[in-house]
Amino acid sequence: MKLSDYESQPENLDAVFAALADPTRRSILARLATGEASVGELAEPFEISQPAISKHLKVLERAGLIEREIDRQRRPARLNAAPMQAAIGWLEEFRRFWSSSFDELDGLLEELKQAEPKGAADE
Amino acid sequence: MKLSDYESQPENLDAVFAALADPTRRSILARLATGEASVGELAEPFEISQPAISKHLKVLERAGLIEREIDRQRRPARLNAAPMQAAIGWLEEFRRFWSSSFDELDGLLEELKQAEPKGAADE
DNA sequence: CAGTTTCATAACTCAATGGTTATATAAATT
DNA sequence: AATTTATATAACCATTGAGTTATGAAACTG
Repeated sequence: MKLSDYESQPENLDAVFAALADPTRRSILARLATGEASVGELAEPFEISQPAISKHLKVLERAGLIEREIDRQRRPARLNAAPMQAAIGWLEEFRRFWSSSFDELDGLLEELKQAEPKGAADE
Repeated sequence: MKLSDYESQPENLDAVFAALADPTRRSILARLATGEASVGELAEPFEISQPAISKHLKVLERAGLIEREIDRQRRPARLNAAPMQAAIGWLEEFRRFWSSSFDELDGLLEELKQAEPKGAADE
């Protein structure tokens, strides 16, 4: 799979990365990784309002990262991994694509900055 | 490293994920993975204006994903992998943390990490 | 039935994004 | 010196994002 192939679902990739770009949402996802939780349970650790949490859940849902259920008057959220796969896939592919300098990154960058003023990395 | 540890640099993680949430910027990064490029070269494949590209580069620079150089009147951009590692780290840690439901994804990642039939990279 | 719990939705504010065009700056070219 | 090239910056516009408070709708409880 090529990098450009991941762009064949750009909207989903956009939505997933955008969803991950917020610390509250990442925290919610981490919480959901331990099991499904109601809106109230998800809101509890934060100081923001319940509607704000509901909005975050909508963002996560639109990205496909969670699914909502109905349990009486509760609307618990459950994690869905599939869309995360797109993000991981893109990043892993990117890393492989740029393999030459990715692994020993820090060391190489230091070398580049000091030993080689003009960035001829791996061409 | 735990998931919560990645939240110790939330701003950077925020900026990196946000930077990756735009297809133009992902495309720019893919282009830069093949080597540094000037603003004009980066703008060429797109139909948007040059200032728009400069703005995207600023976003990428703020996220630490690129560095700018000065070569006469050109300001070529060069990839910087370090912040991307933070994003990969968070996602991989998340995957590990939620390993039980990530089995299918593990398979996909193995695929990705292994065979590369065609040497062709990307746009 | 009346009240409470759980959650969603609406309406609003404020800041940030992503785009534009127009202009400025600095180096290269003629 | 004048012009062209490469890029940045400013000013503006429309849209989105993240938050708020207020209110509504179900479902549960007494």
